Amino acid sequence: MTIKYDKKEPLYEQLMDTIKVKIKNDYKADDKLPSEREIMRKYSVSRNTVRQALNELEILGLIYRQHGKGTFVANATDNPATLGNEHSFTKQMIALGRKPETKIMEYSVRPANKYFANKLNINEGDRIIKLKRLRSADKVPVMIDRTYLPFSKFEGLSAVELEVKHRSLYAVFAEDFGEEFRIADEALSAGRISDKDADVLQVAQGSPGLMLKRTTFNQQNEIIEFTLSSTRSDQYVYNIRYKNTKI
Amino acid sequence: MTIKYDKKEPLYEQLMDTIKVKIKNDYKADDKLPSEREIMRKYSVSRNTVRQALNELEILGLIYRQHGKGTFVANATDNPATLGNEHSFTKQMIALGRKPETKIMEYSVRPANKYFANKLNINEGDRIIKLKRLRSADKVPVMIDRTYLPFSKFEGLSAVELEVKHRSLYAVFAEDFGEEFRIADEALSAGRISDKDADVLQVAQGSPGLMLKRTTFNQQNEIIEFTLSSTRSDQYVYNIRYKNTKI
DNA sequence: CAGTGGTCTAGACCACGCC
DNA sequence: GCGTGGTCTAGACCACTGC
Repeated sequence: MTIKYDKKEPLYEQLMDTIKVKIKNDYKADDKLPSEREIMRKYSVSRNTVRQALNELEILGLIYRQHGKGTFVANATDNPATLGNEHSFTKQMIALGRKPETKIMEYSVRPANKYFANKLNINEGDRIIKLKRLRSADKVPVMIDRTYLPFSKFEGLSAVELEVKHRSLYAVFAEDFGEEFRIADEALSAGRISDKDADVLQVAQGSPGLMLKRTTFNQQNEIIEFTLSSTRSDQYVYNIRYKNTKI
Repeated sequence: MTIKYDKKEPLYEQLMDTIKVKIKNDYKADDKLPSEREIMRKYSVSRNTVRQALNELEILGLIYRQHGKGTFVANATDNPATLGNEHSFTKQMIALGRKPETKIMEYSVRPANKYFANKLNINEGDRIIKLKRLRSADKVPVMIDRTYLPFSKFEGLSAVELEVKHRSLYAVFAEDFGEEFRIADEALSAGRISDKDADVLQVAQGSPGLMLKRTTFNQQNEIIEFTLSSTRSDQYVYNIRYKNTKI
């Protein structure tokens, strides 16, 4: 693994990726990384570049530093990854060095029953799109998402396109339908994974899971998405970073 | 407002504070800040120092940058969340029309074992304060918090004071010890409530619960708090609102 | 084209932890 | 004392935006 100045990717990003791989394969929690000066010599980059890479890894929660002592591998299961703002499963898994996959299990259009009509603030009987997706990391099933969309806003959305292209749902909303989200409200709780989902997620029946409900609003404050999510608690941790913006 | 190299505070922090004040008093959302090179000349510091200050402000969500255009003031009200979640339990319960209560079950000072020394980024054997609290709503037990603090930073914290006065932990940190939080990282997962906690929370053994880990950093990026929280999933839902600061 | 932020270098000194 | 991460400088070139 070498760092090349081929202009395609910044040096510090290449360095980040290199170190990520090492963290995943060669190191375990609390192992000491080479010092900044060693890394600098090893890859023939300046110390600032090394520090830029390490800063990013620190923000991602993959390493921690101790003044006068060194840089160490963080315990991945304790404090993984990034800020939740993206609510992006994909990004978080990549940050953790795992390979994410999303498989569409169901795609259908149907009339809304009372519950979903209420959730999407439309009339009972109006058409909705249901999208059921299984998310995995390194081939391990992690999460089942059931997403409900008002058909009127996303007519023409095709399952194929979602499957083929590597874009987040939010990217599709914005790029293909001009629906940019303004607010997303999420509610997290713990529960028992349903028997049906437990089979798909390959866990014992009755296992605890992280349950999430999300309602997303567009710029006009209309509801554009309602999602129910069921997650294996041993495979996924939901991270949030609060910042004190007080000046 | 000048930047001095008097060794007390790093230049980039002084610069950060200076810019913060300007953002608060002189600028409004989406105003353009002076360019990095202008700031550099104005305060007689290097561009790297300017960028270090701006990077921090960007992480805090106070500014945003656009390549080729400039640096701008972010919309403060759009920012992720601010307030210490100490409030969230109390506030949320009040909002739901329930009467919240907090009872201190344990208050002790002890040497840190390896796990907590790591979590607080202190040395094994350094003293830590352990605070165990039960939170209830309308006399129904809801949540058990176990909070670990570095004794060196909170020497003199008394359980009595916490019990008597109605202040959040964060208020005590700030008002009595001058420790203002800058970032709080929370990790949420689902799990089974321990048998011991199940008795206190009055649920069946093996019941699922919402588990939370929180690490709080002060303005100097030192860890001031580590908390483990175990919550009855039938009594509490964790709500988050994401706002799109789209630029 | 000029001006902006993004990346990078090769040095330097300081503050901290440990022996 | 020595090695560590933390801060800082004075340059340089690149990539993007807008005129």
